[in-house]
Amino acid sequence: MHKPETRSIPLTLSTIKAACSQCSLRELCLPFGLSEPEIEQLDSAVGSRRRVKRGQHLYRAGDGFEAIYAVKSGFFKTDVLLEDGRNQVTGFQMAGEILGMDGISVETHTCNSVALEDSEVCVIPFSQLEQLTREIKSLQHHFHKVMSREIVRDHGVMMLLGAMRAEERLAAFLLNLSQRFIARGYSASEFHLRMTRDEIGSYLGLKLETVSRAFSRFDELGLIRVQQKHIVILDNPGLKKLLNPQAC
Amino acid sequence: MHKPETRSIPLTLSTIKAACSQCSLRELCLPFGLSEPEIEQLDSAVGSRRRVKRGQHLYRAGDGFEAIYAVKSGFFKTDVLLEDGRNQVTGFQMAGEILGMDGISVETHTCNSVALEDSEVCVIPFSQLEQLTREIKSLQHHFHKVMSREIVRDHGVMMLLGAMRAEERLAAFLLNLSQRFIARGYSASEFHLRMTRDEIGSYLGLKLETVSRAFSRFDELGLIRVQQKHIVILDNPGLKKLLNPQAC
DNA sequence: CGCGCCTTTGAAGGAGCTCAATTTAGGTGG
DNA sequence: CCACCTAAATTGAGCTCCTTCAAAGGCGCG
Repeated sequence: MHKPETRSIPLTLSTIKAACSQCSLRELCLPFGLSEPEIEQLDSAVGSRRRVKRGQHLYRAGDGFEAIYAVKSGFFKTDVLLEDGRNQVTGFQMAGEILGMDGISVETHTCNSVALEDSEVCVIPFSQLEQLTREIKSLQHHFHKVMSREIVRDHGVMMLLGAMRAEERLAAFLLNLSQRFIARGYSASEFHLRMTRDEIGSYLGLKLETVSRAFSRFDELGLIRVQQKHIVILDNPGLKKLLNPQAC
Repeated sequence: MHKPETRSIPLTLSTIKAACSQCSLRELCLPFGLSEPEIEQLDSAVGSRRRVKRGQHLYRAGDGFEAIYAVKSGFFKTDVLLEDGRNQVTGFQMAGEILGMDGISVETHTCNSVALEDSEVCVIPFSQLEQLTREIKSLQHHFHKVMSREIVRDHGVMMLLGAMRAEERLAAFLLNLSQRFIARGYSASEFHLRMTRDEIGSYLGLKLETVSRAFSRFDELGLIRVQQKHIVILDNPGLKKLLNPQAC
């Protein structure tokens, strides 16, 4: 359908060694809660890895569904397009997170997944994963949790989009990013945004100018320091108060 | 936590006979694609049924998660609440649809499920379902499809909320309802709304007055006929054109 | 039959959008 | 290494769509 934008890395001893059992992300990813021998079983199902360069697609809406992906390194966005060109970013994914579950329902991907920086993913052929989850109860349960977590996350985005004002949405977005960076051992208070104002705006249901103005306002209020894509969170409780004025 | 608002129906011969194998909704619901003997296995997992009266909760955010539910008859909404009282309706569920998958991720429900009319659900204890999906490959695959479909549906709602104007949202909502009624053998063009303008508004990220005005506008344009909760769709292609002006 | 809830409709206000100009950063090639 | 070039970000001004506030009408339930 499209010429391959990524290349597979053959399974050599060194890449096998770097699969789930040796992966620093395993507690964030699919192997969570598995025993050592179970993780080794999972290793065998994780077929290969794939590098995706910045700007390239991991998959596109309409592509046949064969595998889900675990982000090994890098950063992705997923989006859906309307016929008239409007698009909606449905999520941003970072290391340890799972991509591609939208494709299971009709065996075709329904959204696009694009790398926002040079990235690497673990390819998990879905039929093999289903086989394995029939054998390993804890893996089955954890996989169900991962899918359910995606549903719960989506409900949170609906709340953002349906019930919050612009500055609340941006505050929630920043706090969410911060939380996820903490879980990965990065600084909670200082990070580099991988996405543009336009992409943030699409995700939050706002125009890029509105996002930019909200950033500037937070800067003026002393809640954060903004320099283009570089963000420093100065007043975490202040951001939370913005979200929920009377509590805190 | 809360006093039980619903009562279980004991498993008698007659209720067993009315389980999946005899259910008219089976092709819309969990048994989809299963063979007769497999459906009978599923029957045994579906523990009981529960009646939920209009206005009562099937479950609440914070309740422990034990089962998912298949809507046997009636109509539900799910919503999430913010601390300050704002709420977001995350979906409306009708016969054959599955409720409760939000609870899998943290073993606690994260949203509320409320009956919008007197309803009945099949209670499917989740541990038993997981057991069964380890044994029946086709059931496992279909259950994964059901969860994935929920994710895809959520992406559609994000598109609504993030990228569409008020009238486009309402048109998409009506067309979606119409499609789902068709699948259930009801009229595609004439139906009774089970939810209030306020609930539609919450779902679509609009105020109830805006929903009401959009309904009146569609009526003036001859696209639909509205009388309170009674809706007749007069011009289905016209509604589609509203959604996607240049196509159609 | 009456009360409360839901819906409809109007008028005014505001949050976020559109359009436009300027600044800044990052990548490229001389 | 610097000048150039393009994409991204910032900021302003006016406008629009949706909200808010308000009042009246209709339906259904007890």
